[in-house]
Amino acid sequence: MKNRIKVERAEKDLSQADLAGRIGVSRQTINSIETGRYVPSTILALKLAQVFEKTVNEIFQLEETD
Amino acid sequence: MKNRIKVERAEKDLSQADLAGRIGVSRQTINSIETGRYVPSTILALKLAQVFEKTVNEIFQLEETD
DNA sequence: ACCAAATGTAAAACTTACTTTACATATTGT
DNA sequence: ACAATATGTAAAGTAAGTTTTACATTTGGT
Repeated sequence: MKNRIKVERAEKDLSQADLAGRIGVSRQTINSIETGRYVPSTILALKLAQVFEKTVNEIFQLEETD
Repeated sequence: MKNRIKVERAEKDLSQADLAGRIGVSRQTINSIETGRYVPSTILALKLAQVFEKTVNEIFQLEETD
């Protein structure tokens, strides 16, 4: 699964720590999702989408391997 | 988190087992998500949305407690 | 009423998300 | 060049998702 978190963060000028604080997770959680080390829960995806004012589908996309 | 899986399933006339088969998970996984026993991964949410031809946000919605 | 299919749960085992702590590297401003 | 902030990653621990097996209950058709 791909994601556009890094780009969305840049557009809102948020650091990983800022973003983590906003949605109540650790900075490492954001970093790990961003770098594809793990797949977030749907609750987390919805919260990220909420912060970025986008849909989950705009931020996360399936890949062949999923 | 609320979800509309039961309704979407009804609209497509799919049993829990049918749906499970389509996205490659067990029937219990579908049942557990549907009855709110647990929150699916974002990959699973995207696959469900794909089957229902809707966005993840149309199928899953945050609640206050999330 | 009977049978088949669908649904709700539950326990054990396994896998993966997430936290905390910690450190190393990179980037940016002055 | 220096200091501060941001990012990448790793290990250990805890919490949670998912599978498999199994059984009970409900629903629908005839």
